[in-house]
Amino acid sequence: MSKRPTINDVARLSGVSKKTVSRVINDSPNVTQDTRMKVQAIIEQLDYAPDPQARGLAFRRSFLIGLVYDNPNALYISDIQAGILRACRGTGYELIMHPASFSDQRLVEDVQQFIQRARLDGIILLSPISQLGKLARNLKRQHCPYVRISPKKIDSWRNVVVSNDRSGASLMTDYLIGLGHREISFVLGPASNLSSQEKFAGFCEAMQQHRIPVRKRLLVQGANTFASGELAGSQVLGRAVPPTAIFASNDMMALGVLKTAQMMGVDVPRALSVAGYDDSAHASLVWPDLTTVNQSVEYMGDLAAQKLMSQLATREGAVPAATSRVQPQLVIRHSTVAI
Amino acid sequence: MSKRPTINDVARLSGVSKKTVSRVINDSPNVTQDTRMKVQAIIEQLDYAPDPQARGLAFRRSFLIGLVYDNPNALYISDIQAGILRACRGTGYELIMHPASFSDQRLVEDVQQFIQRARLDGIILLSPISQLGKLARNLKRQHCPYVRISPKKIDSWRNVVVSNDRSGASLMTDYLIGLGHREISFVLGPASNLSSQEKFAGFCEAMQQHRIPVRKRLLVQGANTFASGELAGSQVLGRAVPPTAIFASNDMMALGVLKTAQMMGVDVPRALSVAGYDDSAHASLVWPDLTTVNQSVEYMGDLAAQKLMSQLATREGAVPAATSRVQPQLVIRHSTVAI
DNA sequence: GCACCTCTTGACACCGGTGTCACCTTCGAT
DNA sequence: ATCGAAGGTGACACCGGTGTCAAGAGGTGC
Repeated sequence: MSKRPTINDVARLSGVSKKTVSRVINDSPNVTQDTRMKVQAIIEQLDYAPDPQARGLAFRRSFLIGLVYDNPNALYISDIQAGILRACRGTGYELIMHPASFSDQRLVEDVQQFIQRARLDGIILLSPISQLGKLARNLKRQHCPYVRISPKKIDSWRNVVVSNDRSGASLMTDYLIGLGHREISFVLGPASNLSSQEKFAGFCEAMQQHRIPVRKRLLVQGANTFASGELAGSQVLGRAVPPTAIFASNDMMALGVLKTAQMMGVDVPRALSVAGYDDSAHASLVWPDLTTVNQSVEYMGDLAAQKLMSQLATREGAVPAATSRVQPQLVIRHSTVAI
Repeated sequence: MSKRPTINDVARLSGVSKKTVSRVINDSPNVTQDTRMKVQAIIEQLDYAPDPQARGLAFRRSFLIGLVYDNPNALYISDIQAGILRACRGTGYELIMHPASFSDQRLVEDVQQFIQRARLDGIILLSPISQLGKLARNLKRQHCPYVRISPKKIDSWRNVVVSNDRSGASLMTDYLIGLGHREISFVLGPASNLSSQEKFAGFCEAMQQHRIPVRKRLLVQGANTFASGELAGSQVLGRAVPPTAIFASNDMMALGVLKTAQMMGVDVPRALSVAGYDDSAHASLVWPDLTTVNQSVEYMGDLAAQKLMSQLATREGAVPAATSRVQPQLVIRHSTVAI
């Protein structure tokens, strides 16, 4: 690669000191409009861009943010990532990915190392990693700025981006009831998960609002996996009085239910409506395509990155932003019909 | 964050100059075993790690590699990314993602900017971006090291990682023929795509080997999308004599075919076998789950990163490695049966 | 004992930016 | 006319590493 222009080249050509060029680059005040324009002209002419490494070194900032995730679902991560990248565009920040293992004993240490080695300015924690209180406490102690997406508890009401899962589940339940369903089976996600709890709460709220009892025999415990959805399906559909609708707390499980139903010869949606939650890319690739809830994961990533960057900007007297709650939306497809 | 140890701290504590510490860090020769061990002990004790920014600045390298991709399929990208990250672990290299638009007129310029701004050491181009000769030529001209994954043409037979698509398609075709299928419909990918051409070639090879004619009426043009698969399905299944098997050149189209078949009431797999290509995560989430070809995308990412890094290591008299051809494998599930 | 060579080490400049502070203008107030 | 304050600018040190080169230590051949 031919060698790039440096700040010295710009300084020489525009007849000012490199410090003044630096001022122009950083939009510092106290530069004459005249000087500023002259320098900017040279910058454009040379197609000069400051070296992020040198900048980082001098600023004592790296302009790097890390994303720590376990891999429950590639699509989820890829959406989050797309959102973060969108937010980073043009800000000078870059994203560095760090896959980690939720169950690894050395996770805290591992993340610590990651931050130190790469000299990250801040990090974003994705669910389920974001649910580890130990990790969050460690980061706080190190004064490392971080934002959590869908954590387990919203203890501090700060530095957190969540989807309003309660509202989403309630929306879906309302819709199913509106279609005439009364015997609605609900497949729960893992209890350790705030999302799962909230979704269940939303389901119950909507049922109660319509004065429909939430029957224990229609509740099944799942684990947010495809296989657990299959299992849940076979449990519920084997009953003497099967439900007319099954609402699973995520798409993976809904797809598992759908598979079981199809294997058992149950006609979806005519004999059974199936609904999911996430609007993952899978949902529209099956037949019948899945009615689900879209939680605009990409937007959550975007939001998280913005939150983090605004914290980094006001580094010192940093006032962590309040929790952002993203509003989910119903996506109606063909796996649910009126009875 | 409490301030990290610098090379000066290590130097002071171990009673040597920082240059000697630097030698130890970089495994330079000409350091006494004694000194080396003394310094290493201090490094461990302080948990010191050199600042990548400062290192990069002095080395005139950034230890960053870029991944440029368009977004045809989130799962594909996420697998590639996982492979690259795996290869990067422990090497000091970090990955920076750069989503781009294949059809954007300013793509070459955009990538150029990306490289300059981030001072990347090298980049990996993902299909379909890797298929742009213009971009590759530009990079070569700039002497920017790059590796292409699944490019359009393997012109130089260098710096390329591809899957042996011909062999994969041939494997699948053999298998279908072995099940007794003779009327096999093939859904082609976009013709501009080397992969698509190779898959078709593999299909033809296997058919010819078994002396089964490749009939024009059983070939359908697709676009690698779900929708084009649906369309292909309806075209082929509407015929007077429908095929007993449909082999689509990717999973997305196979899923589209599957959907159409199910909507038309065709019993898959009893009345129709459906096969895909990619072994994407979607493939095992539908019922019947898809027989497909696994091309170990993650491994390809790993390989590409290794290729790139070895090029970067021997920066000067760089001998680009020969093309790597990854061998795909048949994944048999329930969407195909013998007749 | 001396010249010569190799191995080990450190002083110093440098990579490409920014922070600090002192200097010089310019301008309004007295 | 004089003074002070504010605005604009540059010299210089510094961020945390590495390259260069020269100096000192230790060994060898004569």
